[in-house]
Amino acid sequence: MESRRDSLIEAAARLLDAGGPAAVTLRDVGRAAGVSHNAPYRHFADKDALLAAVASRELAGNTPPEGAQPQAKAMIKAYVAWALRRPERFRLVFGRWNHADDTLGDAADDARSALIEAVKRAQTAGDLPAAEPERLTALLLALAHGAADLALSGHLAADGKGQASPQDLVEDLFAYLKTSAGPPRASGSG
Amino acid sequence: MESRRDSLIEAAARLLDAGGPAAVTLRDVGRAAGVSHNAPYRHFADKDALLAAVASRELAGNTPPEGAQPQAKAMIKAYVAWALRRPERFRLVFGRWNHADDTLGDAADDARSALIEAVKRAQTAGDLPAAEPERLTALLLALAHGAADLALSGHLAADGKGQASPQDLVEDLFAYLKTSAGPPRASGSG
DNA sequence: ACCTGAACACCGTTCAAGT
DNA sequence: ACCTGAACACCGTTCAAGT
Repeated sequence: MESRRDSLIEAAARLLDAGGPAAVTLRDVGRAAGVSHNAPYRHFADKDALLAAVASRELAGNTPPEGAQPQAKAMIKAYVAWALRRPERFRLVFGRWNHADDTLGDAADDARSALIEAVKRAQTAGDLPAAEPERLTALLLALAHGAADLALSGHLAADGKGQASPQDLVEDLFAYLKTSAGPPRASGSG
Repeated sequence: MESRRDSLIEAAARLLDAGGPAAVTLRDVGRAAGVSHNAPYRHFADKDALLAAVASRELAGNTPPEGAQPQAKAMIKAYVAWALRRPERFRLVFGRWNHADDTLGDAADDARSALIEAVKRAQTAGDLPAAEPERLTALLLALAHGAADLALSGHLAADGKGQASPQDLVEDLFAYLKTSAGPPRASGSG
């Protein structure tokens, strides 16, 4: 059963997808949910808290179910596919957050933990080098995030022939890593 | 000599740095430049055009001078350092742009071209694998961009010990690439 | 406990008018 | 050619009041 709170979140997400953050006004959110423009204040402290709830729901929806053991590469590619498919939600999740919303932080931690476990399995299988799992995960995530974000803003490559897609770059990185001798011990960690 | 147009751009950049995009109001821009709140309309079509001018100036300021031959790794690290030092300008440059401003696109092309040339030199020197330069450049840029953006939003790694900095990840990638046998020919390009 | 309508301060933009 | 002050529509937020 969908609570009023849920329907407000859903209305905000739809408006976000359709017209970007500028289109998410409390007046339109209220209208879409069949309430007045300030009814949302009974469920969220302010507009930012409503958007944080949209972001949390999105992150949680993308975290694999407990017990699942997806491949690291498949997870990274799913991350990129999500960013390209839902650009406004992707940008919202990684946007500016004043109230450090715990729900959002926890959802992000869960997603990252699942990815780290998948990276460890890939290392055991010999598909990824035997580096620190957290740090190698950060490398993979950074490439996927950057490729997706640059593609969305049109800055990944010049217009024209033979552009590499974000998914191509993910493939490239995994290929490079598989045949690499690994990072030097000398590099710092802070 | 600073034109009024320049002083409006400068005022907008300062307000952006100090308080994020929400702090860049035409009223405050005008006040900082000593004019009324709608004087900017004599120099820019609208607020978006003013912000585009701020972004263009920022991109142009980061492009190495004609004839310089900086190292690819140094350019990538400078890119990351810029993002961490001027987060609001970094986010502005890669944000949403409705009017496809030609000035902005051209500045971005110049910056990318300089990086591609540096990547070619590194390939010749044997520091980077002999892949397609444009595609390898996209890989490096995507990692740098993603590492910086995730660090800024606090999503690069969980809080706690031994976090890798964005600069560490750049070092890691260059190290992996140097010892790699290169990407397989089989991977697609679109 | 949840909702509404009026009101407030603020913002981007337009416009008539000035030099 | 450039600037100003008033005005308009819009938005987030608050508040008194209702059930």
